Amino acid sequence: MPGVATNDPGVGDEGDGQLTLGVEDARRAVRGARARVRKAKPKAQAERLPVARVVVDKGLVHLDRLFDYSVPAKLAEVAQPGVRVRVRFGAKVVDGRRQGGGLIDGVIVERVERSTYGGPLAPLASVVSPEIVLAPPMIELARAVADRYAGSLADIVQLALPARHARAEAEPSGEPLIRPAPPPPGPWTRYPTGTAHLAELTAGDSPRTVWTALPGPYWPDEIARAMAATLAGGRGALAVVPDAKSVERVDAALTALLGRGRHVALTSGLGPEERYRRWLAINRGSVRAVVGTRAAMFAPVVELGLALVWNDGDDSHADLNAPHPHVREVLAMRAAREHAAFTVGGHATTVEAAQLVRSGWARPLDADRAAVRAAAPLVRTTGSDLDLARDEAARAARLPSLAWDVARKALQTGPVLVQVPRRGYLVRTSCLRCREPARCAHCSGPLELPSGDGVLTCAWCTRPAPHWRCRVCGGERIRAGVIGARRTAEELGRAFPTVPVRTSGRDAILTTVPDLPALIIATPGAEPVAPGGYAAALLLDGWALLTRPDLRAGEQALHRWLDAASLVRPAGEGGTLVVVAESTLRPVQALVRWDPQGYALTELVERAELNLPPVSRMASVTGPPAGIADFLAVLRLPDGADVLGPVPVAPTTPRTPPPAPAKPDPRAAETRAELTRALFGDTPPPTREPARRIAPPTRHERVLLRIEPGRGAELAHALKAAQTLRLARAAGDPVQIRIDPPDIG
DNA sequence: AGCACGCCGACT
DNA sequence: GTCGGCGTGCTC
Repeated sequence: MPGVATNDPGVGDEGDGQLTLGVEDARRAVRGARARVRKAKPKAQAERLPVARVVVDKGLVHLDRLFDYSVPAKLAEVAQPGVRVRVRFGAKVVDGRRQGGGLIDGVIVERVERSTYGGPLAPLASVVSPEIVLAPPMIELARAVADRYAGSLADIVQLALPARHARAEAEPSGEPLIRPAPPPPGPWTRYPTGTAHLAELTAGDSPRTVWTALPGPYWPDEIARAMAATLAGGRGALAVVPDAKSVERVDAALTALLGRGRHVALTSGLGPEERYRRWLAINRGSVRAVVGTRAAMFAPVVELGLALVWNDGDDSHADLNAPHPHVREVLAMRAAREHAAFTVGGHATTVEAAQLVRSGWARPLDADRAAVRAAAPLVRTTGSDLDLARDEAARAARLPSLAWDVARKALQTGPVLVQVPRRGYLVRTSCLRCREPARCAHCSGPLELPSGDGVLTCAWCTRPAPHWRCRVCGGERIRAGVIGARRTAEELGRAFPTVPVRTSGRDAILTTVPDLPALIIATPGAEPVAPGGYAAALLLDGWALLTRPDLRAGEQALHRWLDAASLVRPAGEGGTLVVVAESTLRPVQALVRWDPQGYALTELVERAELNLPPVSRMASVTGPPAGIADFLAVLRLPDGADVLGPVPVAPTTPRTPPPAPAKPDPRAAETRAELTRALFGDTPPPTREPARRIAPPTRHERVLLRIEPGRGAELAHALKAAQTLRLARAAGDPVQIRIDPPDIG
């Protein structure tokens, strides 16, 4: 619609002739339009396309239907597809008149000539603003993502749209900037096809690549250059990275390359106003380059030319909210729909990325072996055998002698990174003699060593176990398996008393550390960058990462090691990496050979043989046994799909933690006590348990569904149909559907 | 999910 | 006779 482009705030009648309104005028116009509509009980419908199909963001979102509303003549022009509206929803018709029904938010998906709904249509209550926040291509994407993940359109719309902020919307977003000159290839010259790839992006081609980044600190710059090359060709670019720290680094690289104002960063840390301001600048085409975390995957970059995801194996790329769309999948869908280039990059290669190459959908973008060797540190492996540690201090710090030697030497030339498992201070325990895991005598839960004095405590029932004895061999001495960051820091500090020790973890993340001798203890993902590279890194979490009973344990261990290893100086400059893990394990060998692609490919072949994802498509359904049984009875599974299970699982943690049991109001208790005394004297009445509203911890079951490659859509569709059917009649225990479950054993 | 209609027990 | 329990079904 011509009058309602970008930031023109005109609302309602084009006939007003008020096309250049001030903010206040616009507000008044909106209020006026609303008031008129409400009062006039609009008999006057829009002449053209009088029906608006609306996705409402409340109510029966599970049913995933659009609702038709009549478009009042006053809103005929402004009620375009993609604008936010307010509608009455949930009203009852009592002898021909609507009653009740609250105003809820929605977005117009399309305007049509007539409704397929039999009943009378309610009118749109108002158009919130003329801003087109969800243009038809975005709606189509949302629809496709919802289908892919067996979710509803409303779910995706909610993920894709930031909260509106009126003040931010009233501001102009600035003129689209002149396209920059193509950037020099910089570090991309280290890749045989790097320069050519940038040229393709600038030329308007849309290559799809799986980029295995060389070790070293250059990847933010490489991402920025790929984005700049795309901008130089007149198209927009979007990069999604796992965390705010990475956003900062790419942001800085973009600023160095493009200056300020041509790009924008989207992170969850922004306030609502600033978030919406930046989002609008993108939506209005004022900014064409975007770097952000997960939620930015839906950023409405105008004329998208490149969609890039960095480190697609990182957990944070799977959305926390149902239906849990994954950045890699969404960006791949966007790239295909919007004819944009697509890059999945990282130091590691995921099995999913390897499959994109193997299927021919994408091509590799890597360096040759010589370049890898020139950039990677020397990788050495060692067992965790402490008995071999000659040095008393090393033994105390639980450092294998190799790690000790390497660290001591490296500390003469620079900082040393120590990667430890997450989970702060807790220590898993086992029998020192026979390695049987130490378990609670009461409930068989795992015993842990909390901070400080270290009294063994059960992780499940919290009972202390001061006099533990091994059930198998009768041993009485405990072996601490995984040591958290804080404790490691303490112990290393004692082992290297002259060197400063700093930690970086979940709660306090360091971004950079100076190029000075220091021990930097960090958990995976929280490793600070040393500008000149670490002199050495010790990866102490080998078995913690590898013993997880997860299909992806090996892949994730390799991913974390490679990320840490990429911060170390090249071998030629003395950079050394020590990984404490069994050297025959495949991920360890892949690290030593620096061969993430080979590892991913081997893994992919194996998954294909075992009919495992991502070659086969899987979904899980979780819930109480009765719900699962009922769901399966209702489910019309496509031919050839497998049903695995159901098997019991730990109850799924609700998305929002259940509210703490309401504290009884002391006054109410007092009154009740008084009443009780009055009625029964001093003898308390027989306590009758009030009807328990809180269900006892129900046992949950999970069933896995599997279907052959290429038929994932059928499976998702069938699951959604069953879910919809059950929800529509509100029958039985609810179950949760998850496409591509992340944690299959 | 709300919210209203509906058809059976304890109160004025 | 009415008030109200929450079982069932709809929401443009």
